[in-house]
Amino acid sequence: MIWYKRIAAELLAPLVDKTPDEVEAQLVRPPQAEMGDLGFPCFTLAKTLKKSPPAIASDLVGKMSFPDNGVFTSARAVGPYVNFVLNSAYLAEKTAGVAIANPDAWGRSNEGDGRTVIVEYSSPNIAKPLGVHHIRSTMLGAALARVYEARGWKVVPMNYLGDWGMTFGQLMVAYKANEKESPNQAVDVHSLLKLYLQYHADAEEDENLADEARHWFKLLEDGDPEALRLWRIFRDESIVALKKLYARMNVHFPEDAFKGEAFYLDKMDATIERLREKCLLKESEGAQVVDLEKFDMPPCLILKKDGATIYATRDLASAEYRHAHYRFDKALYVVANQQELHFRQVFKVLELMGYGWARNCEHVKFGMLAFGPGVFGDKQATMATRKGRVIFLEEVLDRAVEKARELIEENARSEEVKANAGKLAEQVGVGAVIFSEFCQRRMKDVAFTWEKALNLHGDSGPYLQYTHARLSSMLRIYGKSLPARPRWELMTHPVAKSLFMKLSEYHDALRMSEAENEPSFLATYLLELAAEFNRLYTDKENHRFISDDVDLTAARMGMVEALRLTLAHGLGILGLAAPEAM
RNA sequence: GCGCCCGUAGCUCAGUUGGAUAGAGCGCCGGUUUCCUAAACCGGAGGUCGUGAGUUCGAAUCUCGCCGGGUGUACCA
Repeated sequence: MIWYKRIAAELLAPLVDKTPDEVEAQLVRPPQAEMGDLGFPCFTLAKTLKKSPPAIASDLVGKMSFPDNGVFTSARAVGPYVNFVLNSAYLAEKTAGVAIANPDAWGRSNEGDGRTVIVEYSSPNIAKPLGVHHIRSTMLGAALARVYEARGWKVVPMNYLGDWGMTFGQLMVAYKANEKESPNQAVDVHSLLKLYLQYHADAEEDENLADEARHWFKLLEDGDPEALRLWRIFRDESIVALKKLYARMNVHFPEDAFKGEAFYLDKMDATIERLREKCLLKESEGAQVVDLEKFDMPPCLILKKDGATIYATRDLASAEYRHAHYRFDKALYVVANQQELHFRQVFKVLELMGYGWARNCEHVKFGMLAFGPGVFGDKQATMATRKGRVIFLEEVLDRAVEKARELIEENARSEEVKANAGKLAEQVGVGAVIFSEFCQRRMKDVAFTWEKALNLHGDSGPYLQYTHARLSSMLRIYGKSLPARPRWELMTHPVAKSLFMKLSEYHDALRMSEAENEPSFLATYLLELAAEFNRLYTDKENHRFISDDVDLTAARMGMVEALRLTLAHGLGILGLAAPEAM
């Protein structure tokens, strides 16, 4: 919560016979700065006090006094509201002052108290390149991991790769078919995709291939050396490509985070045994299930009628494994909406198994990505790899970088920027793509369009980066170190005060992002912060940052540095670079 | 049928633990650069907040019904 809200609440509470918590919950920000900085609505008091809200507001104002140099300078009744006016200098010191005095602590909190959170995210099916849609889980999860980290949690990232299944049998069939002609096929994600497409094309004509694929998958399951060898190659090459792409997006999984389906294969027997011991398994239509009728859900399938396991079985085993190894206090599954029922079932079964920690498991779901009009035809289109309706993430990144590069070459005003054009284009282009993921609440379905993905203007990643570059540039021009005690009281521009208020909300934006698992809150906050600064910055008739007034300039530079720190920190959490010049 | 999600400006979305005249970006129209970055900024046009009721001093926000769209509904994940 925001500290000055608390102080106002404590001031008012005894006067209105309520607890500070109750009062705090009611405080609002007035719609216009001229009305005041923090408002308390008096409507609810009207009944008990038998007076009109405006009269109550006036009475309350009369009962309060404000010391010099305190948090608030005054309060006044504006209609039915008691509106507090913040002491601008005090506010500045508590926000910008705190930020520049200890930059490393800005944006950090120990509210997580060292608790452990597992964040499962990205989790692609391997053996083909990442598609654009993978950006959702990947960026959401990576940002959440960083939010939790900044909030004082110990974060364990997990990438639950789809690295097992019939697909590998199919790939082996295609690989073997090619082996006669080219014995030493090079394998990478793109050739794997070709094998996948080749198999499905061939299987259309030759119905024996399906049996062959099943055969190869069976060999793999039985530990056949050749099948295992191929599987390892396919998997290793996939991970190499993944890591390369992740690195471009500032996503870094530690080596032991890549625990895919294959990792849990040998752990499922024990899970099934525990289910049996607890008498949760029951036969139904030849399969083994956990009945969830009492909870208004279809049964959770554990063993298919052919005795094979299924994804619920693996998710149960992985949850058990993770709790045993990491003793997590919270486990986040950043997985698409569609799997809502699946996770509800799995969490319920964990609960029925007697695991109290089941309620600390949370499905962080998100809406689906489809292709908007103009991408594949003039209507919305869903993904379909086999029909060629895919866009690879790498291509999106490359096109964005190319577009950024063109813009840089048009605009570059210094040799330094020109010399750095390559690196900068990468930061800006990739930043634009990443940021587009945070432009809406995660539950919204997204229609991919090139226009949106490549947006370098307006509410976008590059807008924030540009603002950061402006701030950095100003500090370079100023060229002096910042004062230990800036004279904040010299800054009287009304926008400056509202910027300090905005800065005071930064920790709250992070707190809310954590509480709701919603990084878009942070993105929205950063856009508002940057917009407010740009408004002040471009008000050149009334405001210049660097002037002959040494003290005033120093104070302004203090604010500039605080803004820069906030943008840099926030961009970092979202996974964007914060260039010093562009 | 039932579950979950979404419905706010022409388009894409903020605003949702109820508060003062509903905001931004894109697009459209018109402006701002001898000046610390015009990837920016300012102004204008543009809204029955899907819809009907209810709760409340007060509803885009809460409750219920309805409409539209998405998605899921045991042997794929």
